[in-house]
Amino acid sequence: MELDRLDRDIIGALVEDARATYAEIGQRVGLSASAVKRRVDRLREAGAITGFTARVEPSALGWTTEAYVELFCAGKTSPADIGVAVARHPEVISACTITGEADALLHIRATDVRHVERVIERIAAEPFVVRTKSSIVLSRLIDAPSATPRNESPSPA
Amino acid sequence: MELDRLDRDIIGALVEDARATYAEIGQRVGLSASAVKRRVDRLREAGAITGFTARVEPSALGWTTEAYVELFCAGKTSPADIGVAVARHPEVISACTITGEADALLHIRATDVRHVERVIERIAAEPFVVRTKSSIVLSRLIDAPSATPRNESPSPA
DNA sequence: GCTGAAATTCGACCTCG
DNA sequence: CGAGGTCGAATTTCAGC
Repeated sequence: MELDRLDRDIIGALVEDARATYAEIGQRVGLSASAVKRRVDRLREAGAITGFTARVEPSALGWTTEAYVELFCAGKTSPADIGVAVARHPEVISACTITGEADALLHIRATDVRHVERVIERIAAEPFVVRTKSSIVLSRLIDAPSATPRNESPSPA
Repeated sequence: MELDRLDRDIIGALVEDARATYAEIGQRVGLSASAVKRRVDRLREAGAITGFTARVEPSALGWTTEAYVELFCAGKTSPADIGVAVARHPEVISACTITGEADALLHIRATDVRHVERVIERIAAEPFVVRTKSSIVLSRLIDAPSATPRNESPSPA
């Protein structure tokens, strides 16, 4: 699907404030409220916008500690197997397979360091996990609102 | 600030769908629309909810490649210095200082592998960066909607 | 992009413990 | 006084046109 400048601007506005009214977005991108709504509906339909979510301060909910855990897996473990297994641990908020020595990298949130330790122990107990290597987050420097580069359009230049 | 069950349920509903109406949320948590709005306003005021954002499919916008980059910095580099420097690179969507050998871990999004390479080169050129170690993401297994553990209340047990 | 009907937001006011 | 419910006006959504 092809996204033009207007689509990107609308997405940018919604990433900044998902509860903005169509009129507000329209004013910003130079379109009527109706036109904005039609485009937003189309962008959702097309899967470019997958939903809307609240940004939460994890510490306000008691999640004060985060860590990254590298997983070293047994020879023929499939990414799907890893995915299914780590999905059973709700503290894992993001997981992916990666190049390099480790097979997967997990991002976990916990209530404190002891909780982190227990989660790592539980994950290390998964049959295919050979070894783990973890790093506790000391201070967060950047946390982009979305999974998309900040205020940018793709320009590989 | 103290969050009760109702607050957590409301936050849960908003994390799932930030554009849900107050009436819909109220139905789900057992409150009138007005009561929900009052609590949401209070939660934003208190900073527990920091905003609302659209969830975007990065590939739809052309961001098809992601990578994690470990930064090894010169002896007395402060986290703040790292933060300021990496914030200049829009491809860095998340960054934090961590325990372990590396000093910081960056998550970057790019249009392709060549773009990743260029970004790493630019970051490696920062004066305080001694060395980098990067991993390209092969496949994403989990991507939680929010920075908060999935469908969970903190229960370190 | 405009228009009008339906739905939602949002403040005011009232009630309860 | 804090927290919830109800009501009505203003705003927003949304489906034609």
